[in-house]
Amino acid sequence: MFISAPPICKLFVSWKFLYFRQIIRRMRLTFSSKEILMKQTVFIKDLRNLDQQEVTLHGWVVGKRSGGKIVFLLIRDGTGTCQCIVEAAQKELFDTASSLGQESSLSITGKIRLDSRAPGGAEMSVTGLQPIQVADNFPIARKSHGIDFLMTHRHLWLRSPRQTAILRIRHTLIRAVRRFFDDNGFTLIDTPILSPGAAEGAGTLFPVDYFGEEVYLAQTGQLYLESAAMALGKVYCFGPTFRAEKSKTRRHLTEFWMVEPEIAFAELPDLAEVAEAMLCALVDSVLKVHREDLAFLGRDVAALEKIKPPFPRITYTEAVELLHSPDVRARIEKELQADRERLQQWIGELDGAEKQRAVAKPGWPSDKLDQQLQDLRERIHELDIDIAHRTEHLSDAQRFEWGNDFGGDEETIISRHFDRPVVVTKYPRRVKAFYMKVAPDNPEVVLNMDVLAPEGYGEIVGGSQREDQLDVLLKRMAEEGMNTAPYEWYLDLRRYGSVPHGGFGLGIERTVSWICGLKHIRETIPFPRLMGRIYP
RNA sequence: UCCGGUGUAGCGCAGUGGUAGCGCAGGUGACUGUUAAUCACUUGGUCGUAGGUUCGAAUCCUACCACCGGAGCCA
Repeated sequence: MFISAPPICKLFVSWKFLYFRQIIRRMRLTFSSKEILMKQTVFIKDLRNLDQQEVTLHGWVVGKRSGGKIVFLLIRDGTGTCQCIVEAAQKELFDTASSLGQESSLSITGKIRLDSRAPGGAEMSVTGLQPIQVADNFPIARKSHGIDFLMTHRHLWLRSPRQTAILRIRHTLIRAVRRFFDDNGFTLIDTPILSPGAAEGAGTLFPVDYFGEEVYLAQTGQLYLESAAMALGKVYCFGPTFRAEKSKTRRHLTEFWMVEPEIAFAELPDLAEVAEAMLCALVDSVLKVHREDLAFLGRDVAALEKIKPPFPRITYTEAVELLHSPDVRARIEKELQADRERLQQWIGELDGAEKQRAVAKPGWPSDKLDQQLQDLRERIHELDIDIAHRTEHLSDAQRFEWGNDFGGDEETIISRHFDRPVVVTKYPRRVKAFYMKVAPDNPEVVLNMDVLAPEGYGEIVGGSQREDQLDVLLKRMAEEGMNTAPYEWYLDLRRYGSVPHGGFGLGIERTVSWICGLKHIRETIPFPRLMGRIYP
């Protein structure tokens, strides 16, 4: 038929074909092709629009409740959860449904019905059930677990609603980071992960055998980025970073992700401005999409809504004065006093609850009491330790001497003084890296900045204007006792068209931790790498 | 590396020198609307390991191991 068709028709067909192909291509390019590659067509997140329709879901069993002649299966598919109902009248279905353990995988078919009694508002009356794999004794129950157990079962722990909420927020945050730089004229530069030895602070790097030579996993892309900035003006890199420090704290990972912009013709105030705009954009984009997830995590959203420019900017010297100030001391002592009273009150409550428990009969009321007791004990223990730490921190802060670097305690005290991130600039030269530009008006300090997140989350951004004068840079390297030979390429940047420039690094996981309001950084990355933990 | 804490059933925890306990999970049964369902019954333990003190140790002492939190360092 095509062969016999008139030429004009052939032309039309091929034109149409080309047009269609173009649409498909465009869809792929913009990622707007919704789930185009999957067999699955119906997702739980869309069920509210499918009232009275028969659909098939593919997913996993979250939980099961039975009520005599009725079974409720709670199913999740990665987009949400749906309650599915099987009644005893359908004997075979009923028996199959009753036999499914937590996290069994299945395809399930039924009619969707909007119902206020169902979690999520829509439920399914099951007409067909195809188990894919029946799971038994899933290790993670829908009750409390200790952190060691959860960490060894991280691959399964990821399925819990709390973890998926965090991972979704992490995803949005990373997208927002890329979008911010892409939309502001930055070019993405991928810097190497294997780097030659003799870098600064070599003790903190992971050694790797490179054909018999010892090289290291990168702890920053910065030096390479500087050369790219001389080529493209505004650049950034985004990738994993490795630190072999033996830090066992809630703020440290040995492998984490960092985004680093580097800008030619930029000075310190420009960098602060970029960091400020970036952080606002990040918080904004998370608030836009993840109200529900943040609420689920128990995050105080009001605190995030305060993240608007301008951020306070203080110098290191002013920060030290802040640490010594009687105002700060008074504020912290007041907080401590309030917490001590809270602790006493809780201990009183615990005492009362224990007495109640002693005379309680077995059964439901005493279960509740047990729960309360455990809860109280845990809270008391945590607050007790916290108070002890803060008391120590306070006296340390008061004795802090100009010239030292801030530790976690000092950062906490400074950041708690403000309700939005604070930019601290111009640290003492001798505690900072060789590449930071010495302040023209005071050679004792460098043109660097740290951004401290509020609510005690500490440093999330660290950066500086770089030393762009060859002679000063060489002097600094000599001061640090560095061998210049491995850095000849870096020094070349100061020989051929050197310009003022600078950049900073943003730690993704610390930012996720702050935005989600988490107690520990280990929940911000799918498989955290911590000192002494590499499984799974 | 240093300081502090914890280790009791598959999981979460109580138990301060005198017979090993509670909740959840697992098993059996009851219940037609549950929301971490509920109720009854039930299986399950070399109390981290090794020594010591004692008539007697989960409990006291010593050493070691594992984990957690913090310091230093950093994002």
